[in-house]
Amino acid sequence: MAAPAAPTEKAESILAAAQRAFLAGGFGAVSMDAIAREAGASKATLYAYFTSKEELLGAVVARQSERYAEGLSAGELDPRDVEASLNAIADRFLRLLLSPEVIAINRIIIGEVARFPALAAIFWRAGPERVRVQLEEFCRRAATAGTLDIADTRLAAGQFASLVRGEIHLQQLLGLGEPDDAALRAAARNAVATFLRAFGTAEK
Amino acid sequence: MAAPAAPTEKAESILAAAQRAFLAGGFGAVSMDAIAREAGASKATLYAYFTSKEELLGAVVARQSERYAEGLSAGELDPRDVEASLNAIADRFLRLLLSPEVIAINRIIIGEVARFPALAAIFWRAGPERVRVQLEEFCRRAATAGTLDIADTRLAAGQFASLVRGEIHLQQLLGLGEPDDAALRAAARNAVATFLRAFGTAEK
DNA sequence: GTCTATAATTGGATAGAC
DNA sequence: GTCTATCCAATTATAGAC
Repeated sequence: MAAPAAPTEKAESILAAAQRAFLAGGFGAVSMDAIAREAGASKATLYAYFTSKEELLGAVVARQSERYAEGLSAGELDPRDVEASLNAIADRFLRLLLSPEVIAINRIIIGEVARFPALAAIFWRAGPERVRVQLEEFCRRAATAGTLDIADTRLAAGQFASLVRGEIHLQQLLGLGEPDDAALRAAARNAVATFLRAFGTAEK
Repeated sequence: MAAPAAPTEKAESILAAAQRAFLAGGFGAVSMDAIAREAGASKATLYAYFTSKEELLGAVVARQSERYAEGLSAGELDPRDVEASLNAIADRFLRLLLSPEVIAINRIIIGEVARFPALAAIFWRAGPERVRVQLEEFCRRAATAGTLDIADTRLAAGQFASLVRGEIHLQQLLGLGEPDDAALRAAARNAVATFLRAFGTAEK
């Protein structure tokens, strides 16, 4: 069972190079020449693994989407300590949302949606949709525990996400300003405070 | 004082054609040939008015941004009838935000921000920033009238905008699903309801 | 001022040697 | 499997006639 020299090695380096290039420059502005150079391979090799530039983008989006919601679980949070739990969720969520990789992949998908509508669906299901499920699950548990007064958990989860995203997400998509860590945490806390004003209960 | 044949006429038709083409297909996918054809002019004429494709995009974005917040004034709304006023604002705002032209221009700017960072700033100031000012002004008046319990009007205005934008805005940017008019109004009312749970007062 | 025709460059994709 | 060298189509931009 001696492992054969991994044939995935070159493919991996190509994919990694494509990822760096696309995330840094977008789809249209990056040439296959540039990707090949960055990967330390020739264009011919590149085309041996991926039949077109479009397919290469698809592979990058799929992989990046997969990693999106990876580190975001709300399962272990205690619904009885709502404020602390919501703050923790908001922090993680916002940090993820504003990370350079996620912003970059968002930009590409939004910018190329006219040419590649399928990418958006892949991204949505792997990313935002999973996040919403996590949030909704937490809202349901908190509602049961009596610490949140929520009738429609799906709606509330969406509104929580929107409050956390705030203006800062769109600003980052537009490349306006650099968010420091303090601003990020402040935004998260403001979102939680307003959410609690709307849905909090006397239970503390 | 016989007026000379308006020299702006051709420029206008070129700009209009470029606008249609860019909004429909994005920046990279549209060629100068296509724009010239659509404008009923030759490429040479086109380059006589705009020195490059980039400059043409800049002109389109500037014009489109100008029209963004045009029909959105909250000045005439009565802060004493908060719910009705907020519903009216939310309706207008969401309708604007989800209009095909605004979605399209958003996509282009976001997708090309790596190449043209200046466009984003133009857009932001002419669009979202003006909207925020209108919202904040209304919040301030309602706070004075005692119909909203708001300490930080700037923050509250941003949160209102975020609630209204909701998930539906990002979904539209990603080209997922078609929002009918009923869904739009429902989204607006849900946003207002939550905002009022957070900031409403006993005053009705 | 506007057009036709063309230059000049780029970039996606491939053939063929090793 | 990988590389070098090349093809071909498309695109931006311009020169020169009318």
